[in-house]
Amino acid sequence: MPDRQPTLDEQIAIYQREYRDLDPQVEKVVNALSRLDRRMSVAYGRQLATLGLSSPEWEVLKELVMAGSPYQLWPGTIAKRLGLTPAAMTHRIDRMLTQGLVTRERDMDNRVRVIIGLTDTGREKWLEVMRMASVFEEDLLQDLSSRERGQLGELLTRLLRRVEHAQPDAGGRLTDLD
Amino acid sequence: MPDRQPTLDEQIAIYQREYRDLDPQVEKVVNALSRLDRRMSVAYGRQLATLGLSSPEWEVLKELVMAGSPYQLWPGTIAKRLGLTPAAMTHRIDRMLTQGLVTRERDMDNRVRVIIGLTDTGREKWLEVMRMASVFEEDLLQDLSSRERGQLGELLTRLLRRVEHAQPDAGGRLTDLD
DNA sequence: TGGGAAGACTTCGAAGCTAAACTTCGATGC
DNA sequence: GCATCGAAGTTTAGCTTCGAAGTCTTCCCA
Repeated sequence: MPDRQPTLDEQIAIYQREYRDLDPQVEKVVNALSRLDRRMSVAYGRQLATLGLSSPEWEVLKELVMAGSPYQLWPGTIAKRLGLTPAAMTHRIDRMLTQGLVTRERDMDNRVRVIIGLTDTGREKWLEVMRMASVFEEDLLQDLSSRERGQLGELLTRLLRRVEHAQPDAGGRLTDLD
Repeated sequence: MPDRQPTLDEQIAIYQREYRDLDPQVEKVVNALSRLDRRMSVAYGRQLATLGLSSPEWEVLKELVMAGSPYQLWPGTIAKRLGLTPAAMTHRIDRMLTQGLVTRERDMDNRVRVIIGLTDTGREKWLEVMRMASVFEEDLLQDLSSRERGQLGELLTRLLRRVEHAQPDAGGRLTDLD
């Protein structure tokens, strides 16, 4: 009973014994993806913690910056993009308000709505995280040439296009686009 | 204030305006990775739910199958691989015991230890998930030729090697291997 | 043989989420 | 005009999952 985690190739070899019809090529891509994301999440989580941020807070910060100047979004919009219920969004904003990362005010054009805005503190926090993360990211990709980085980005983008543009049907299938 | 999520390229363009020193190539790879994993997690989560499984349970199931026959591991080992405390592991095992997915017994060679084993029910569950997931995975990769799938797998494996073999130092840097 | 030390469990509490009911506001129909 | 419906957000209650601290059992070694 070894304490060492099986390598990706070992994992797939075992999986194939357990499930004959498995496509090893597909499985390798998918499992490499999730393994990578797990490691990245751990690394980011550690860095965020040193800056006093949690992952949920970081997600909201990203969405607001991504919205571009003047860094404003409706709570419902953020909730939809992050896959949360409106209630969960309310709670997150509550927490971030006490830290001065965001502001919350009524939308005067439609007073049912609320506008979440990024404070200067929040924007500064985003920058700090990005600066810290870029060091890790460069380390992560250090073995790939510029040409390979481009290839990888292009291949991943094609997968992303498939999964972001084609919402699954009732059976969970990803149908053709356009 | 549009409701549509920015595309990956839009996101990176905005990030570059906010943070001049950003490497767009690196950022594209990293963000595509995390976007992809998020989508995959949602898809898997939905499928798991239809089979009455939660993600934490699925993680444990995978580790046990990955261990190979006779599908036995110590709780501490699973905890380490999943990045959990022993206490959290105890809770997970408790839940899975009531569903008949795993067994828990004392290790007679060292009676401080405990052995977690996979039941036939648990193994059958694993198979059901794999069968269901492979449909989604094939859909996800349908736009890539076999050659491209191989390239992608190889590039991801090289990233993985960097992050799995080189535990970060105190400053979080990924140093050279070997 | 008498401490450690290690491994797992128990208890308690916190974080973060969802579901459902509620409030407030705008739109629509008669 | 007035009433009703729907949309957006909040509140409340409860659930899931995890971690921290303490406990118990067992092994190991001086």
